[in-house]
Amino acid sequence: MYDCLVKHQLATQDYIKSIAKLSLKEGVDVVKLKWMALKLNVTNAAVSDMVKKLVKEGLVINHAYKGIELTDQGWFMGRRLIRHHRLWEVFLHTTLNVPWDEIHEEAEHLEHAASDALMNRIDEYLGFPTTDPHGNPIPNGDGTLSFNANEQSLNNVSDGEDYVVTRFESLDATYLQYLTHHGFAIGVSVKVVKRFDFDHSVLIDMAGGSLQLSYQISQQIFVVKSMD
Amino acid sequence: MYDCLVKHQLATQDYIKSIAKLSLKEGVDVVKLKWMALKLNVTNAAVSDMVKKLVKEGLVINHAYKGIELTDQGWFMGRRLIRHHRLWEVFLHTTLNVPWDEIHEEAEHLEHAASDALMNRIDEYLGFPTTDPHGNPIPNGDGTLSFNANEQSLNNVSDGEDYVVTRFESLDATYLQYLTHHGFAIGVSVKVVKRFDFDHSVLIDMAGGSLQLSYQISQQIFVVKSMD
DNA sequence: CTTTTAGTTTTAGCTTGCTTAAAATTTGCT
DNA sequence: AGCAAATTTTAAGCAAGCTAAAACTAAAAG
Repeated sequence: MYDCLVKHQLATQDYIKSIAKLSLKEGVDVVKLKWMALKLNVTNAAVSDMVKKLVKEGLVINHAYKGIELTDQGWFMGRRLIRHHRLWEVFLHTTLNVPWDEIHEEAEHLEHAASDALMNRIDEYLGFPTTDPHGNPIPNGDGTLSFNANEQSLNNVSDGEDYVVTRFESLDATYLQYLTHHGFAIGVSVKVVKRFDFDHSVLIDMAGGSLQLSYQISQQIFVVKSMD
Repeated sequence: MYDCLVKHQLATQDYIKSIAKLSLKEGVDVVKLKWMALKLNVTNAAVSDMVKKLVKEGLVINHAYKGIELTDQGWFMGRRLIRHHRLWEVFLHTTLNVPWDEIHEEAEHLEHAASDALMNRIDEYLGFPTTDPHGNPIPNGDGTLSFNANEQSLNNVSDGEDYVVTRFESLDATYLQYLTHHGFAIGVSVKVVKRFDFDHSVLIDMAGGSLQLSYQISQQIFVVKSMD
């Protein structure tokens, strides 16, 4: 019934999605195998091994010792999985009221299980949302993905100016709970009042009061200039 | 990330669910390995092999050469999967309007991907349905499963009396399309007007006209005496 | 009570995706 | 340029779940 196909496909899909996400996140085409190993929690050797198979299937290009890159076909598969994942997140959050910090984990499994036809139905049911509950853009059914070019990481913006939160990049449940607890959400206004060079942390001001964010956290919060 | 656990669990789950379904369908405790092999589309050897592992995990009892039986723990897992499957079917059908004949296939994949917590949310969202769109009962969250003791297969009922359709047992998409096309659905009134001994087919009467059903089909349609 | 037939189990071997260990290559630093 | 550290690749091997084929068991039929 599944001939190791399920497993195989699952592994393939997870690898492709990881390459796509790392590529988008780091803003580069070529992804280091080490990043993959860390992200998927396997050894470098396992990644190197799998890369051979992905190359054989025409999904990635291997620049020996330099890193890997998705082919057009690989990108198509990657965006499809990201689309499935983010649509499930919207659905779980808006329709079933699953808490913000639990949806990622649940969607991680559902993304592999649903057909394209079903995802299109869910897309329609949800009214064709453009972003997921973390603010990440949702690829279209045809495989296109648009970005907000004006977005900046919170640790890169100018001090003293007003910004609006647009996106939280892949933060785990613990961080999301922490941020929610302190009043953070998509659309909230924030301002950097002080930055500390020794650890690159920032002190920010928002409706709920002020808050100190580590470099790691502020880096994953994206904002645009306030229109006020 | 998944250590071959995903594959393992998927296989385990499919085997357990199949044993549970065959056991319920045939009304016996002990299931022949051959049935499993046919259902899962693998060789007898593969089933025999897997049975060893399931025994080791305490999920089944192997009556050597006679067949296998689920332990209490095995039954619990089996009913859980049946619950997931049927809840997804209701959801797909009532909320997303996925056609009757497509929901089984889609649910087959989703049932493995969702957590118990999510299924409970979906159960609540759907208003705690008691049967799926094919009329099959949905096990409770605590693992109990109730039957309609008055149900009879359409090829066992008395000629000339009025009955109401309550359940379609695991019919594939083609049959479901066929039946829908001829006006069959849960709650429809039917009457057996004639039965043919040579092939055990039956001629039935219903609102939309009369229809000849083969033994194989009539056997999978369940009804109760009409209350009119 | 033996033979036939149907179903079960064992054996040997395959593929996938993983591991560890060691070898090869690149990169960064002086 | 040259060496050390980091990364990538290869090699050998393991577990899961499958197949094919051979060996076995049970039960029905003569």
